[in-house]
Amino acid sequence: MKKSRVETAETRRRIVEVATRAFRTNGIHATGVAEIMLAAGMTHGGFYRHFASKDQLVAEACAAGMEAIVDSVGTAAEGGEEAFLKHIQTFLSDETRDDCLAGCPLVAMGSELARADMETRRAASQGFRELIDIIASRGRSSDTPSATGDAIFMLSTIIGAVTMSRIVDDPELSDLILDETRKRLTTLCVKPRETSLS
Amino acid sequence: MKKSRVETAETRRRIVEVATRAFRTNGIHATGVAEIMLAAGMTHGGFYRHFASKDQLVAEACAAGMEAIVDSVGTAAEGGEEAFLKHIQTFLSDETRDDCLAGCPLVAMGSELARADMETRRAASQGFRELIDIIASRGRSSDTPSATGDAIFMLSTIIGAVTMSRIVDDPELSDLILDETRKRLTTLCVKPRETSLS
DNA sequence: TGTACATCAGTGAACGCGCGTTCACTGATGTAC
DNA sequence: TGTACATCAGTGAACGCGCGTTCACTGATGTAC
Repeated sequence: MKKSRVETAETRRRIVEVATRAFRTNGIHATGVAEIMLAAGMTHGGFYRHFASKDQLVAEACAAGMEAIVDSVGTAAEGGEEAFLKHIQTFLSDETRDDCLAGCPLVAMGSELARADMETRRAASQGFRELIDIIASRGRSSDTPSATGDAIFMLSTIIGAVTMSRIVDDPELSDLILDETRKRLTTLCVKPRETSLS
Repeated sequence: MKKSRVETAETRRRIVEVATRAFRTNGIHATGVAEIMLAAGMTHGGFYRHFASKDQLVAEACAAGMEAIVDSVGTAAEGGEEAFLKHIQTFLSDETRDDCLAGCPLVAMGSELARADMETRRAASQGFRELIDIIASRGRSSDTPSATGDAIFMLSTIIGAVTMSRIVDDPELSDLILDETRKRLTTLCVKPRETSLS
């Protein structure tokens, strides 16, 4: 049952896509190769025609997940400061919190990524670096020396806040975490520009 | 080989202590019951004399880990604002980042905690709530209405920053994450007080 | 206080199960002539 | 363009392994008299 080159490429792409969602939803350790292959519409045996190991798939899925979020943030940033701020606020919404498919691999698999192999961490780092660059150099001329630091601070805060909002068992506290973070991040984004003009 | 009540209690305590460290170091899923019992100096069979399931141990280990960090932050906060700030900065240091035994369960097992059972999430939430209270009501009279929000913001940022500093493969970027976060958090802590006085 | 006995902490073998990975096999695809 | 054959994507059984959990057994501890 050999498949054509096009079909083979499509299958591989589908496995990575399914894996990206599965790892993000259930975590890396808790998701099995067979489970992913089943969700991709195949049996587990064929997996190793496409990947050398589960770790390789983890790395590619992480890269794919980061690419998706980098693209979405990049597009938002191109739409100007207002669109960017809106996007950030969406990310800190209860919808994003409750949708385990949504959001960033850095949030969904954070503590597992810290222990992942080098290829996976490299993929996560690369995506993180791209996010920093997009945020630091957004708008036209905001490439101040502290822009990178601001971007890192902003990203760290979002990642920590969404992670905590997902851990906390009390829905009220969970909402509060998102609300307060949204509020303060917005202030931080808007204030410096006003200050630098005055 | 029945043990005395004192010995039994001591054994149980030791299992939780070992587990707290093991889960924090290697993650929840990646740490086995047998591994923990071996590290506690026993064989795995005796585990179920003390706990109904691995999940129960996870919850207790999470509670113990949170209690430890709550105590350390509480003590620092009692020492005044300077001691508190120093403690926060220690937490955002490269030593803490590189020491997988150090630090907070919320950082070390963040994404796994979000998917943990209710007892475990309850323990994590309880600890988080206590941290918020300590930070919000530190010093004498800083119980402003926004103090809780400030505390949440601060904690989210720290958790996100340390998590990211552990994921990132480039040591320079990892240091930068900690440095920039430390700098901005300190400013946030000091500034409002000066402002409110002026 | 001393004795007889029930309790139960810890041992180590075993349970079923799912994991990541391998492999002989299949048949359609791609290639060489 | 047609034919013969090598390739290889996907199947499904099997590999060894470690997981969480159970259990018969042990012997020291705690208890009842």
